[in-house]
Parts: sequence; structure tokens; C-alpha cells
Amino acid sequence: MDFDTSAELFKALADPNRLKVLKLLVSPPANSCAGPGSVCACDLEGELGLAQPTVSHHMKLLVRAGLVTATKRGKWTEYTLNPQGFEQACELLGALQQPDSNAAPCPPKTLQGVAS
Amino acid sequence: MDFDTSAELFKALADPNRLKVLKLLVSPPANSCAGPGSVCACDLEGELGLAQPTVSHHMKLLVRAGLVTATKRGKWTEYTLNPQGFEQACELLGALQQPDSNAAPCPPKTLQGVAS
DNA sequence: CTCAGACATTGACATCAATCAATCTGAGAC
DNA sequence: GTCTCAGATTGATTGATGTCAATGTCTGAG
Repeated sequence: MDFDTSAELFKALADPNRLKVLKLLVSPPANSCAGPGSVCACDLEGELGLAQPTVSHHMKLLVRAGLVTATKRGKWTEYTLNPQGFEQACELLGALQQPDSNAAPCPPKTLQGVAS
Repeated sequence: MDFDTSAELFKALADPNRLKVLKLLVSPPANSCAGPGSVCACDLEGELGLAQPTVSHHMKLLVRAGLVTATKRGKWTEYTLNPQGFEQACELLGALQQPDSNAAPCPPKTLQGVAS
């Protein structure tokens, strides 16, 4: 178990604004400029009340942590949740409670990605 | 869903040394001064290679986050994992992936609440 | 090619967090 | 009572992080 990279993953989750972002990616606002089911950076800027560079910074961290996927669609960047990142976090939580380093995570998880 | 308190919980997990502590609490070193199955602060100090006040600081955070329970046993303080804290973290991970604000996470849980 | 819009990057600043030396507290041993 | 030890608290320092203004880059429209 790599404590440093594990800590990095949890660090990505350790900010209220980033948690809001993740929540917005599951329940996108109705008036999303990238269309329903999708969220672009400008949406997040409005919803979070943060400046554009700040949003960009947070998204970079979330993508690097593997929690979010960024896809360039023309002028916009479309962000979607990455279930694998959550699965990994859940596995880590399970592993922390097991005497053996690696362990089964919470439940058998089958996540509905972001169905649009 | 309270993003601030949720972030606090993940923040407690967002440090390599604290993750090591949690791992040590599941698999205590054989030569624990508090006896097998228990871990006291002096054990952690040796295992982590950190100064005593630093260990005390980390343990305070873990206890405050609900991940660890501290019990005074005479001169020593015995630390044990608190499964409820892990359960809550797991629930948060699940809730973040569900369109509804509060949702059934890892353990089978029926929880209804307010949408933010 | 030129322009405008969407993000990313950079730089600067303020705040937070990790660390340790020094000190304090509280419990057992004497 | 005093002494000693475990660990908590305080204060200071250093590095990490969140934030925004200014600027850069890339894409589509004209």
C-alpha cells in the first residue's frame, strides 16, 4: 500500500469546493451550456462562485487524482465523473481496515457512470 | 450533504503519516508497549519516526475526525480504529456518486435527507 | 488571416497544515 | 508529599494550498 499516492487521492477529496464539483458532475444544472448531462468549466464557475483560474486549478487536481475525466469537445471541455477513481478510494478505505494490505472494498460496486 | 464537514473527514485521511497510523492500528507491532492488539503513542512515535508532539497532533486529528478512538489506560493512551468513521467515509463516497444528495453507499443503508 | 470565446498557465499573496523544541498536565511509583 | 514518565499544549518555522489578476493558448467563426 502506497501511503503517499493514497494520501494524494484523499487530498483531492479534502476540499469543499471540489466535493461540490463532484456533486455537480452527477447532478448537472439544467442550464448547462454544454447541454444536459454535461458540465463544462463555465458552468462550474457560476455554480461555485469562484474565479475561472481557481476552477481550472481544482479540475486539474480532480483529473490528476483520477476522480474526473476531461474531454475536449470543440471550444468547451466536458467533465465527467470517473467511477474508477471512486472505486479506488473505496478500496483504500477497505484496505485500511484489513490486517492484510489489500482487501475487498465496501460492496460489489457497479456504478452507473454518467448516463446521458 | 455538508461539504465542509465531509471535506474535514477526507482531510484526516489526506496525509501519509496518518494513513500509516491507521494501518498500524490494524496491524500493531509485536513489541507494543501497551500489549498485543493495542497501540500507544510511544509505539507510533517509533514506527513513524516522528517527534512526540507531531504524533500527538496527528492522533488528535484522527480522533476528531471519528476515525480513531482514544482510551486512557493508566499512564498510557490506547488507540483503536473506529469503524464508524470508515463507514461514514464510505457513505460519503457513495453519496458523491448518486444523483440524490444522500444515497445508499457501500453498506446497505437507507438514508433520506435534504437535497442541497 | 483576424477576432472572440473557453480554458490553461503564471505569478503573487494569504491562509492553512506539518513539524519540532520547550513546556505543561496528570497518573503511577516512591 | 516528591519524582518520573506518557502524552497533550504552546509557539515558532517552514512548506503546501486556495485564491485571483493578468496573460497565454487553442479552437471555431467570420
